[in-house]
Amino acid sequence: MSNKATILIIDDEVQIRKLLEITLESNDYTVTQAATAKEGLVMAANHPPELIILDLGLPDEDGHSVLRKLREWYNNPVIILSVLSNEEDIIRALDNGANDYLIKPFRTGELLARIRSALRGMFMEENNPLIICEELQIDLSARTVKKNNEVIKLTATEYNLLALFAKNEGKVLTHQYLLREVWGPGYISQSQYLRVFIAQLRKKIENDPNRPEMILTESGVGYRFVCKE
Amino acid sequence: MSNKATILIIDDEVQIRKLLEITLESNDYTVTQAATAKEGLVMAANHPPELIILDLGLPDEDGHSVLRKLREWYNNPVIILSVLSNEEDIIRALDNGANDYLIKPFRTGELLARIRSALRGMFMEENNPLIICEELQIDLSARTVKKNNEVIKLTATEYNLLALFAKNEGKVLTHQYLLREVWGPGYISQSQYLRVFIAQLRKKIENDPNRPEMILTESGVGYRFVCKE
DNA sequence: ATTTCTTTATAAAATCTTTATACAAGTATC
DNA sequence: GATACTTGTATAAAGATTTTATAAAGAAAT
Repeated sequence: MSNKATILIIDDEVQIRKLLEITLESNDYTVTQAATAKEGLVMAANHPPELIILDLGLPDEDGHSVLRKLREWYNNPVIILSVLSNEEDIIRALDNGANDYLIKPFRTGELLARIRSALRGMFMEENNPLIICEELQIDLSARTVKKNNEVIKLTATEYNLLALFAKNEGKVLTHQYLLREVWGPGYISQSQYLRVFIAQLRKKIENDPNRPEMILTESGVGYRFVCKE
Repeated sequence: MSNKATILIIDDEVQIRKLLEITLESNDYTVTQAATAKEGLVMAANHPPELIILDLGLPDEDGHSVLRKLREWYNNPVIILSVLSNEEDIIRALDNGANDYLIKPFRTGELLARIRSALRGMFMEENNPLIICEELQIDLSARTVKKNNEVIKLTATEYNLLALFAKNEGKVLTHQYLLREVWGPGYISQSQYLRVFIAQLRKKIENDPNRPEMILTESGVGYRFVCKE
């Protein structure tokens, strides 16, 4: 597990912060901390973390108010930690945009699981791998390719080939490798296919298909895709 | 507040089901119910609800196993209700894809707040209930589609398909994905259905159904919905 | 009972992949 | 330098697959 997600803890109790710091860091999260509402809001704004753990009982400002201020702009998960176990506070916090509410004392294992659950929901949408090379844009999640903002129509095989190139920009990909990845392991000797499809791709994406600048031939070895900067 | 979101309750205790039914319906949710795991899985697949409330202690199958089966294809929130308050079950459920875990007996107000929180996360992305593409208007909250301000009559399946497209404008949606989302996970090989319904949709929404401009074919892969600007 | 919607079925059309052929460019051998 | 040889490009027809159009049978809803 290699998270590296940043979590901001806003809590005035040193012991809790220390406990959370140790627990979270040993689970590969990067931890930042704030002891007051004011400090927390500033830190959240300066370096927006992937998730915020917010104590409702802060000394300088009511937690509900902090949450509302955060939610004016902050869209990642917020998990509330609080000694208050009454239903009213829970409902209020959740309706103010909290993703979860845990009552102190909490079980660290459960907290970690709830953090994972909250982060899981987040990264569903955010992942939009977009590869941009000069005038060529490849959107891997939408499966579309644009050149100068015009959608280029590619067949399934053409797209698979180009996506493979784009994911390995700058590297030489051998005939064998390309054939195996795009057509399957039974086709590694069909270098003819490759020639046909490279030619088709060049016709569609190169400015001058006769003098390719993106898909370069590495004679005797394979092909290489480059993005000029 | 006019929700109309459908919630599926999977619980074997009649009292709980009745309590939830009354509580949820008085909060404008549409409620469907199942008393066993088997029944619940079938209902979820036939009419995918916006949210599922799942009891871990079902008579015919372990709740964790039900959750895992659901998560193979179901992406909306699942809230666990359980008498089990031990950390192990909580962590296991959350890591299996549950969005929340409440321990019985639960407070109805808190449950409602957690439902709202879970649904909020879902519809963040689709927060714009009105999708306008040139002369086509899709109102997701009212489930209506207008073209040049005239209401177009769509069947349930046609609407589900179009709404799915509209929510993923510009993206290529594969046959498998469309079939799973609209018909359910048991239909991923019925690409015939898709062809028929795509044709029907085009006949209803395209200016020239023979030269589609909104629902584009991505041969061998799927279809893509675009809004011209 | 009637209408509406979904599923199944079939032929025709369109699209994509594969195979085939002609040609150009670079290299090693004589 | 000429010849055979390998590697790559260009093009297009043949073959296979996918998609469309259409309609009738079966289910479901009213």
